Amino acid sequence: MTGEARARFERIYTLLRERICLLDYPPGMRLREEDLAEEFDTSRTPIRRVLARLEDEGYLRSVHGVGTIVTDIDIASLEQVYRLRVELSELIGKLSPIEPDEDAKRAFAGMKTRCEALVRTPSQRAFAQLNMDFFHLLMTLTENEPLQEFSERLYYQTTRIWLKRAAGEDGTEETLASEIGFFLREVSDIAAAVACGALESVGQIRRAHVAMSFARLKERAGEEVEAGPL
Amino acid sequence: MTGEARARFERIYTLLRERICLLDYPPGMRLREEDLAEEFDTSRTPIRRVLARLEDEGYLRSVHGVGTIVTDIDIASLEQVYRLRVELSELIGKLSPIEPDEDAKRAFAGMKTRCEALVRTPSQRAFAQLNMDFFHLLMTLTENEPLQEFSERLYYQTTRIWLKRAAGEDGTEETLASEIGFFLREVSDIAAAVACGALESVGQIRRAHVAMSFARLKERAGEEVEAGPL
DNA sequence: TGGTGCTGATTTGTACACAACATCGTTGGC
DNA sequence: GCCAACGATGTTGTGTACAAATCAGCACCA
Repeated sequence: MTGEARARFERIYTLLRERICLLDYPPGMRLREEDLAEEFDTSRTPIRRVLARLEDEGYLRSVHGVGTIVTDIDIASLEQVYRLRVELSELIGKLSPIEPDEDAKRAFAGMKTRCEALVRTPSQRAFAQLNMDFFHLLMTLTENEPLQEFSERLYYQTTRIWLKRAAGEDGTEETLASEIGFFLREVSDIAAAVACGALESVGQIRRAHVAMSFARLKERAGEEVEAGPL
Repeated sequence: MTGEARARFERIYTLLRERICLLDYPPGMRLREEDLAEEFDTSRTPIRRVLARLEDEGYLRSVHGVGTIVTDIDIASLEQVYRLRVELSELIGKLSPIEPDEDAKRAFAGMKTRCEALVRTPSQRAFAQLNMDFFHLLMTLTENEPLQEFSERLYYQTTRIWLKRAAGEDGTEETLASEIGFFLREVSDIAAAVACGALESVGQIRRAHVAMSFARLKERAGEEVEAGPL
């Protein structure tokens, strides 16, 4: 696969993955190859190429005669993914870190501004988008491509589940506001570390926040078990 | 994809990946979809599904009108992959380690025996196979699936290149014997650590050996640049 | 002699028809 | 009324023909 075909593949792949992460395609949703083929004005074949990759990476599961379903993750698997993600987070500052230039520093400052605006007018959707943009900005701090790739995998797998439980339909408006507050602190801390070029600190701060984020998620899940109907 | 289709997919995928890692398909080799289809008694379609995954994971590169070529890796990319691999190696003992039972301990002891036999009658092929088996045995020490998956990716990507340069046609018989010697020490050390259930030590020993292995690789590459025809 | 364009062969990428399979409603027997 | 078998419908998996792209060889000309 090369040239134009490759470009189209990447375009569709990135778009579908984003839809999954932002919960436009929530866990359990059924996709139809033919619908996607029509949307992207092609046949099923190239679509199936994309879906195959998304399935290999664990976002989807195709079942013969039924459809391709967006996966959900049980809390046990999520814990495994999170533990690894915590470890990898720290490596941003240790493996081939890129000294941030003025543009990069401005970009982090801009993130903080967006986040402050979000605190004033909370929105689940805007939060999800900001969270994702911030992640991608973080990734520009290392030039270690395998680390980038694996971090992306872990990010997309965990964040969509986290988003669903912490700030989605399951959660209240208070939990959304609370999570945005925590996120503002993370962005502020990291922006400050970037501003003085302390990339190792960036990794450590990120690591701490990812770990805390998961701890809150588990705590909330525990409450549900106690109070919930299930 | 499910049931029988899934099983066939996994079978072909695993086999082809092993061929790539063991250098049956050396870097630069061109594969033909139709040949593979014939070998596995099916059409191009399921084969393409496998090749797509191998391409996504970086082992192959399909070029329209040319063929699918086994990839090579430049020393710079290899360095990035190795750095990450060094970090992940240590995590075996830290993320959901599984306390080895008697069978597991025997398996590690058996590896040591095989390795000692290999010292007496060196063989590039047998070394490659043993190295791979040992890796898979190591992976049984953690139940963290994402860690297993990522470790596998990094292992297969680096080992085939390492094997080619350190013990393949490029290397002399002395380097092969030397590498087998180093490997015996690694296997011995790790088997000892496993025997007393010190999984954290297993990770640290492994980390050290992976790092040293890459250091030797780079040193040898440096010599080539000085002495070689290129 | 060297270079340039063409043509045929080869190989991957795409489209489409059909097979395999799962689901659900219906119908018949009891 | 209930349950089981069956068929209709919808969806993914497979096979195959064809399109698109690359490359090597060769003829042809300056």
